[in-house]
Amino acid sequence: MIEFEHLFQFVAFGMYGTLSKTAEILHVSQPTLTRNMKLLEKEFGVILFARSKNHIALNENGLLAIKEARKILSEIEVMTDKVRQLDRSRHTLSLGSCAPYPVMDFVRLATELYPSQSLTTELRSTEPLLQGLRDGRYNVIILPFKPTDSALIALPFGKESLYFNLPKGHPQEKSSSLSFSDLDGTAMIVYSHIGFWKDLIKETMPHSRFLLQDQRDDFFELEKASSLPSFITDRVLSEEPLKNRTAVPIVDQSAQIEYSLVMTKKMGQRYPLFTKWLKQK
Amino acid sequence: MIEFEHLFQFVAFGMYGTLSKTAEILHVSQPTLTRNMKLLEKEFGVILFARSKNHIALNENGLLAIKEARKILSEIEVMTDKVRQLDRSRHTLSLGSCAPYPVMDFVRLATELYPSQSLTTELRSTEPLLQGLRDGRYNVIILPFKPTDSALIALPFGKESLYFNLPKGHPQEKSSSLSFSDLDGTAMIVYSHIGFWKDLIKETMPHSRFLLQDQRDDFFELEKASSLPSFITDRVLSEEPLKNRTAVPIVDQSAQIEYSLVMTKKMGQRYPLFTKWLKQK
DNA sequence: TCAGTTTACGGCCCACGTAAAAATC
DNA sequence: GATTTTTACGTGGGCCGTAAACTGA
Repeated sequence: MIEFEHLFQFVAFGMYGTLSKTAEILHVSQPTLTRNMKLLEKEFGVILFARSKNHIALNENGLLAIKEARKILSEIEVMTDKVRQLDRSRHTLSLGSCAPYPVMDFVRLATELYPSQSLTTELRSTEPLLQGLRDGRYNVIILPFKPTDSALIALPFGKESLYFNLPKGHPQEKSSSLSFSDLDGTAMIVYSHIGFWKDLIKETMPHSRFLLQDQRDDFFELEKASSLPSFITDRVLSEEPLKNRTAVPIVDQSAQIEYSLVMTKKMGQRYPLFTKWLKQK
Repeated sequence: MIEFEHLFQFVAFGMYGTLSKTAEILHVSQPTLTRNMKLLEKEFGVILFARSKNHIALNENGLLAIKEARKILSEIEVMTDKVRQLDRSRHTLSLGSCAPYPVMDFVRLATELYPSQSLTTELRSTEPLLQGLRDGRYNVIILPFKPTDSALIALPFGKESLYFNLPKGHPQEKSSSLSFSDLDGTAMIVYSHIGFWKDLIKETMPHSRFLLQDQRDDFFELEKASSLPSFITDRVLSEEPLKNRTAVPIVDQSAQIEYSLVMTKKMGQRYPLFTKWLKQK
């Protein structure tokens, strides 16, 4: 029976041309290679080399064999990669979320319920999330609404409400509440990585310009220095104090988000604890 | 590095379901399989089995791995087959001939000049011979004429002349020579495996019916018993005496054959001794 | 109790490396 | 003499099988 080791050494010989060079590079002794190449010939049942007393080279058979052996070796690579990748995916819980705060909740929950699983998370808008759930890219997604598709499992996953975050001296600073339309048309500063919120405000405030800031720290600097209004949510407010700004709630219904943890029924079976835990709560 | 042996045992386990059954069939001990399957998991870097204390089965990874392993094993089969086939072709001299007698000459010559080569011979008519020479099916062919294609090497390879072989009491028995036309229209008995001769007589004696006989012995019996004329050539006449018949030479030019040994220039290089030997003769 | 898997252990084989020979440049 | 392949040979690791423990049906 053919030994992969021998095939590997054979292919290496094909690259380096002499047994001694090959032996050196593979960290085995020369005689070992001599022996193994002879064994390989036995395994093939065919002479693969043209030998003279102190020279050895591939013959016609050897040339074909080495071409084929290369194929086999690369296919073995492919095989192991596939299996390893499957294994990884089996141990990885892949979350797609529409917003950053539910991700944190989910991470906390998942590490508690499935501590042996790895976790990957991505922030996407709702369309690619649903698509990704269907094609297996995500095991679980978090949406800012309850999907109607009855083939999916949807569990309530917390609420979040949007506020205007107004700088000192802003005309509406003292308002107890505002509507999107009240500030529609005003330029605002916005942190980029807020998931579906960006889609929401673009839709509800079509006349405003949004100055997007990619870098988290830069955004906070800007928020401190600028006199432009920004956004904030109750989730943020509950965790850290406001710096030099006033948060005014937005009354519109669309600013009151109820998140859903969504997965396929198949995933519901694979990860039953989510359903169990979220229902008893 | 993955061991071919382990893959093989793994696939076998996939067929037989239990390690003990597999061990029995592969003629190794159970513990050996336990060990080797664990080694295989190490080689993959992935758990392939779902184990309980006295039961073992493939897990999801294992199912994929076994599918892929099967592929690899069959590709190794393909690889070795290819190489072996190439090797065989390298040691085989394949002759296509238009007639049986030159084959004997060629066999004598080839075994003398290239004693280590295997030899395969086929009898075909000229068209498939030329086609087969081009596509590599034959290394060498023998034609009843000298081909015009200058890309081919053609060497004189002996002569053979056709005779009528007339039964006792046949009207033309005493003729010193005849032409095809003299007997055209007569029914004749013909041995099937005479290569291009069959084409020749059908063409030159379009009005005759030829009773073909497949079996060599049956043909000779028939020739002895029948009163129908048959054919014979000088090559046969020189080797064995006539039985109860008279051979009358056919004067037509087309009955005087000069054979050519034909090969491509490439084959001329691979088998230089044919050219050398036939030219010096 | 039986069938199956795993662990423990001892012996043997063989595959490796060292050393040296042979050959070619 | 330098380089390369091959042969010879002794040794150690590892691989196998036997025996036994463990488990669940």
